[in-house]
Amino acid sequence: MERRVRVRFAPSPTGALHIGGVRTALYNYLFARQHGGDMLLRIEDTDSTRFVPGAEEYILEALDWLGIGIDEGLRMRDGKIEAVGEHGPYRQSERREIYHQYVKQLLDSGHAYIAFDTPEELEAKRAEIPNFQYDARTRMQMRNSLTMPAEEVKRLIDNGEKYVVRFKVEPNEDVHVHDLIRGEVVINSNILDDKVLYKSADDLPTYHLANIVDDHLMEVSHVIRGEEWLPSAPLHVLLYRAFGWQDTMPEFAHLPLLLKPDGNGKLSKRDGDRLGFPVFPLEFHNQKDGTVSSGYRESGYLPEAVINFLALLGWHGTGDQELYTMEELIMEFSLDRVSKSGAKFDYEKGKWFNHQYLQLRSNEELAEMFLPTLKANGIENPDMQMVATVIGLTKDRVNFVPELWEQTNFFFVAPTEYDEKSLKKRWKEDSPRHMTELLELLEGVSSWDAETLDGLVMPWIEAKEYGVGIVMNAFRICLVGAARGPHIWAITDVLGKEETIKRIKNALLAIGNL
RNA sequence: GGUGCUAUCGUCUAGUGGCCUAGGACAACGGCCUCUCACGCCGUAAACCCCGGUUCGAGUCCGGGUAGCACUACCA
Repeated sequence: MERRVRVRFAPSPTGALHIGGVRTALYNYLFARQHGGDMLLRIEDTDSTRFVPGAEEYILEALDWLGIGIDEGLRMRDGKIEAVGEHGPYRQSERREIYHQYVKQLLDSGHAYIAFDTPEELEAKRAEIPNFQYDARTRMQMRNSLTMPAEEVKRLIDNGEKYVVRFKVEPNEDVHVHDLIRGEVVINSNILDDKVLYKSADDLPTYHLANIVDDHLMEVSHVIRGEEWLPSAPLHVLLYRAFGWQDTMPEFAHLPLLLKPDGNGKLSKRDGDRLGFPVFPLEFHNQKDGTVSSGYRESGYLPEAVINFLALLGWHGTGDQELYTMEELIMEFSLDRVSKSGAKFDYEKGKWFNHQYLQLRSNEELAEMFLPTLKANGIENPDMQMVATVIGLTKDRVNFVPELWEQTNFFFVAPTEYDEKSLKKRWKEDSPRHMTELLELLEGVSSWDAETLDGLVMPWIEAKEYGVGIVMNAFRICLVGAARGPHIWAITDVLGKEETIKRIKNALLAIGNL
């Protein structure tokens, strides 16, 4: 019988969700949807010291923005967090009682033991012995339930002495991990240490224990996570075995890492700051350390562009196709087409994706998104019809919505300065005279549309033998303030007769004598 | 140091023994279009980490190097 596909994304609320984490969530989501399975979200908050307020909300909001839907566990709905499903609670900090039971099971079956060594003692040990590892070779020299009488152990616990529960790794065994992306990985148990599974100090398990117990209880069929987990996968296999759950152990797939664009190493928040691009989906205000991190959303990225970009960082379809909708990704995605090697984060390509998706949005939609930028530049309550029109004229030359301002500002504000380079190249000795004549011509026109104007101005230029380029470029400088922008009749169309004439007069006053 | 993973243009990648004179995309460069700047279109340059082996034939399989990365916590 085929097992129902159930995958999970299990972030820690220790800060903003890293873009690599977003990709992991995406691949999980695609895999679940493709197989008609469930996508779960669980919060792994077993490290109380690293908890950052707001991080959980941030993670859920980011996934919601990107359209990565959650079927079970925690999710964001209309700005509110909700929990759905029968396997809750979905925050590990709320599952203490559950873990107690499983810690006891391991203790009773002899797969785990209690250790009293303090962090300070362990630190001293590591300083004293190079490459010290708490394992089969050293555990009998330490302060634990293996080396102390049972009454002594009980007395210490009753006294409130802090302790941890460690997993007892049997030495010298080749542990096989089957990875859906990398194939068979074999690691000898000798290099594994007796991992801490539970700490009495905060009455919480560590990742390794909580992860295995929850994945089992939540009936997770596939664990798709970052490559940094590959070295501890054998430990997890051993844990499943110790619990007697090897028959329902999930399949593993370890994803390649996202690397920094220059040099080597994992992509970090610092790289984003250094190179000037976001590494987080949404802007994040860290309440713990007061830092603010920029986000893709606030930088003008469209969620579908981020999804497409991320999907292709480590995965590639069978053909040359690069533009995929979420639906297409769900159809095409497969773990055996995921790369094995890390992918350098190519921000430039991300821009290109955004450009592609920006062109697909309607002018009206983009106009709404452009409003904040307009407001920031002092344009309040603009004519939305006009905004949509100028966006239609210029959107093919930008990658991001905010960049629209540089392309359209002259539609909203008449030029007060004239670009020096443009003047040097396009404003000729005869230009003031040409513009004066053009002014007269335009003032007399009765119908103000592109066809009429073109039919009037072009023959005039030809008759006078002024040269189309000479006149039109000077005209453009009057209207725009520089030698750039859309077709000139498109500009006059938006500006209207009155404004066009006003701008020519202004230009004549400002640069007529150059 | 130990263990593991990985290795094709600057970058993301296609490639599963002959279709490879190594394909596509981003970026770069050149041209076309044109009243300008862009967009777009066309084109140019650009790679199989090294050494062996297997084979009639290797980017593709095997071995060994080398390099990069990850892990090596009472973090996840």
